[in-house]
Amino acid sequence: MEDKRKKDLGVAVKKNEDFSEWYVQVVTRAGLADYSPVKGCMIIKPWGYAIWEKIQQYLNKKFKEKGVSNAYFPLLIPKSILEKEQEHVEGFVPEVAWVTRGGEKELEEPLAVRPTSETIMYATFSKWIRSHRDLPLKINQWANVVRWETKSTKLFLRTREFLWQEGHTVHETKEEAEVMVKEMLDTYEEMAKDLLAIAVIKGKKTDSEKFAGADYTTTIEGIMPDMKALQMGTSHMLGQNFAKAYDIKFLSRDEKEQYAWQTSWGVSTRLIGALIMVHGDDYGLVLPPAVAPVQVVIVPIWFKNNKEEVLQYAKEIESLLKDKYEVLLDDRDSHTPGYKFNEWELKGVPLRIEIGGREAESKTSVVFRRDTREKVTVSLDKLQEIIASLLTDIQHNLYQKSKQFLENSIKEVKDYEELKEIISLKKGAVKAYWCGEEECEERIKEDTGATPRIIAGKGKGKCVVCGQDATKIIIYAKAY
RNA sequence: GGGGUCGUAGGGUAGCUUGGUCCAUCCUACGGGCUUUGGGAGCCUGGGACCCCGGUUCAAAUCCGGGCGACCCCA
Repeated sequence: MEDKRKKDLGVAVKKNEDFSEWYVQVVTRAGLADYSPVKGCMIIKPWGYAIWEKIQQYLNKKFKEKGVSNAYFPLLIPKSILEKEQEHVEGFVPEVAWVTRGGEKELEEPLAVRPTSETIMYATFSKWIRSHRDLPLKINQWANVVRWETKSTKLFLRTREFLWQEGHTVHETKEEAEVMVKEMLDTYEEMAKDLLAIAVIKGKKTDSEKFAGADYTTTIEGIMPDMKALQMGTSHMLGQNFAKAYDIKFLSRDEKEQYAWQTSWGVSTRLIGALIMVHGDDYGLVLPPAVAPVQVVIVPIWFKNNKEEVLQYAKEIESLLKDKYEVLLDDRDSHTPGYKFNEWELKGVPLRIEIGGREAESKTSVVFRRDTREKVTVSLDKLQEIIASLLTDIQHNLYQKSKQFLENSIKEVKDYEELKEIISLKKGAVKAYWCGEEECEERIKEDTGATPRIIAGKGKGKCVVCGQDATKIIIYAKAY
C-alpha cells in the first residue's frame, strides 16, 4: 500500500505529520508548480496557472463593476523615479533587483526591476491628471514583480518573482479614497469566501507592518493549519504621500490646485498557496468548485465488449453538463480507471462521475465528491439537479470548515505567559490588548517570533506585555 | 541573519564510512510490443543519472576546497 505513494502520483506523507513536506509534494505532484534553475523563481504549470486564471476572471469582473480598467506599465523603473518617495524607497530598496547593463554597455542610469509599480505609474499619472474631471482614475495591472528575497523561499508562498494584480486609484478627496480602500478590501474578503472558500480575518495593520509609503494598510489574512498567518491581500491608503513625491496635482472644482488622494491594492499567486494549505488533505489538493479549472471529471470504465456503449453514454452525460460546468471527459485509453481516480483526486477536482457498463445499462451514474470522498448513485433524470446541489454543498462545506478552524484557532489570552505558550506550541493565533508602544510589539517578536497581523478591534483593557491601559485589540501570529 | 540536514535518471533510492569490484543498484515513471480496464494492471523489451568548478591521486559518485540549489529549526 505505502509504496504506491512513492510513485509520481500521490502524496507520500500525511498532512498532519510533516506539513512542509506535504505542501511541497502537493504543489509538485498535482502539477501546480515546479522549481526553476534560479533560486526562488518558480515555474507555474498549467494546472496551477488555470487556477490563477479563475482568480483573474473573478477579479476582472469585480474590477469592471467598480470602474477599474486594466493597463500595463513597464517592468523596468529608472532609479531616479523609484527613489522619489522616501519611506517607499527605504522599504523596498533592500530587495530590489537591478539591471545595470545592456549588452556590452554599462547603463548610465540603473534600472530597477519593479518590486511594485507605484513609482512608475505615479510618475505617469502626474502627466495624465490636470483637472478634477480627470478623476477618479482607476487602473489595474496584472503583472509579475520581483523582490529579491534573501530568506528561504517556498513555492507560491515566498518567491523572488511572483504574479499579482496591483490596482492604483487617484481621487479628489480623502473620503473617496478611503471608501475605495475599504471597498477593495471587502472585495478581497468576498473573493476569499465565494471563490476560495477561505475564511479570513480583516482589518488594519499596525504602523510597523504597513506598506512603505502608505498612511495605513488594511489586509485580509488567513490562519494556516500550522497556525502561521498568511497575508492574502492588502489595500493601502496612500494619502497624499505619493502625490507630493510625484507631483500629482489637479485643479479642483473651486479652481484650486490640490494634491490628489491615492490608494493601491493587490493580491498575488500566494492565494494558490493558501488554497493548497487550507483545503488539501492526504490525497492531495481539494479545490472549491468556484475556483476549480475542472469541476466535474467523467471517468468511463469499459471492457472490450462494451467500450462504445459506455463511451457513448459518457458523452451523453458530458453534453448534459458542459453548458453549465467545466466538464472533462477523461477518455484516455492509456490509463486504467483506478489510475484516473487517483490522479484527479490528487489534482483536487470537486466531482467525479464514474460511468461503466452497469450505469449505461441502468441509466445511472456514480458521483464521487472530493471533499468528503463519498460516493452516491444517481439516476440520469436527477443528475443535473444533484450535481448542482453537490457543487454548492462542497463550496459551502469547505468554507464552513475553514471558518470553524479560523474561529477555533484565535485564542484570547489572560497573560503574557499564555501568549508565549500558545505561539510556541503552535496552538493558535493570539488575540490580546496592545498599548500602542512599539516596544511591546518588538518584545513579542523577540520572545516568540510572532508579529501583529491585524488590529482586530477596539475596547478597554490592559496591554498583554506591559500591563498599561490599552485600547487596541491585536491578533498576533507567526507569519509566512 | 544564525544553526542543521541534504544533492546519484522525471520521482524515490543503493553505493560514500574504508577511493579500484560502478561503462553505478533497485522500485517507479517513460518508449515499443502483446494484453488488460469497477480504486494506482501484467509480461517481454528498450532508453535514461553521480548538481557545478577546481584540487588530491595511477585511479573520485566516494576524499578536500569553493560555488549553486533544496529542505528543516531558530531569529
